[in-house]
Amino acid sequence: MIISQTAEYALRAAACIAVHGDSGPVRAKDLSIEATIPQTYLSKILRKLVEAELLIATKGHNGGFTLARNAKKIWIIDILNAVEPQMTPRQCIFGWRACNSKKPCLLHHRWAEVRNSFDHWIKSTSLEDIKLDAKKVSWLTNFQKPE
Amino acid sequence: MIISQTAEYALRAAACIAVHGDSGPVRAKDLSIEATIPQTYLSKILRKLVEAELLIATKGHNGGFTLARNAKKIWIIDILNAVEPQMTPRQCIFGWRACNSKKPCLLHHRWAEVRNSFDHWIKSTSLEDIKLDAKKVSWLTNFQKPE
DNA sequence: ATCTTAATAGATACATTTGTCTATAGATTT
DNA sequence: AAATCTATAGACAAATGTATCTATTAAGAT
Repeated sequence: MIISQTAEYALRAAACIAVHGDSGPVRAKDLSIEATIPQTYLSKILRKLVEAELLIATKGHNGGFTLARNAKKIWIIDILNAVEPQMTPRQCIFGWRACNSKKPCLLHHRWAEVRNSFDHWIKSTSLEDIKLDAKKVSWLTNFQKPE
Repeated sequence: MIISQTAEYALRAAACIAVHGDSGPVRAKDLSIEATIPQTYLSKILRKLVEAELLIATKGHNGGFTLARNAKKIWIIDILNAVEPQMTPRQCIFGWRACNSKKPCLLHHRWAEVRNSFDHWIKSTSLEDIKLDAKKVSWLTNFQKPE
């Protein structure tokens, strides 16, 4: 619903790295614990984020993952695109590919509002926003308490 | 992404029945063709809609499916709930169950806008809205041309 | 050089979603 | 009553998403 489990993991991992990646690379193992993501599965997701050039991986001692560029320049849509094949928020709620404003489906105009809201959100929300919010609270990411 | 394939099928089927169900029951076979949904799979989805008391099924000659109540009283959320186990639009984009306004995640407030938009949409959009839109256009549902 | 650390890669396994096949039950028409 | 129509039910199959295991590669520390 809305996004896949994998996409959710990717967001959690990216958020963690953004929040405390300034002091050096974050290890997959630590991410796995903090964000409660199965470790080996997480590694695969991180790999995708590296291939999408959102993260940089460094091996060996003191290795781990860091953001590949300024947090301001990494948007939610980048992360979703890296892990979900056909991410671009669905044009048509009925799944009709040819649906557009010229030839709309029966819910096109009504659905457009929600779609645009989501569309704008993933394009305008960055990891920097997450970092800013993290400064406002005493605890950090909270993922370790999934209850 | 956003909704499952099954949910998409359910919406398409329900829309078709709403649009031309006034003149009598709509057969699964016809729905299958018009909405391009695998027939036997569609039957299972329709069964769920019947069990959720959104549709009424009649067997035998001239049988098929009709809306169980006035189209004004069947909302998108009803259809989604019937086919998706945990439908209620995700409170937290990170999937953190304990996330709420008192103890928000790092994206809680930003995500709330989109979530509320979607939430409101599925609760306020009814099959009647689809019927009304259908009257405005010459063609009906268009699902038969999925390209 | 050797050891340790941590990412990478590939094979495999499990779960869920999606889709198919076949037989049965119930209703209408003749 | 028989034939036809259409939904229902359950077993089965395929595809995809999620998760695990193990060996390898690359880098830093000693």
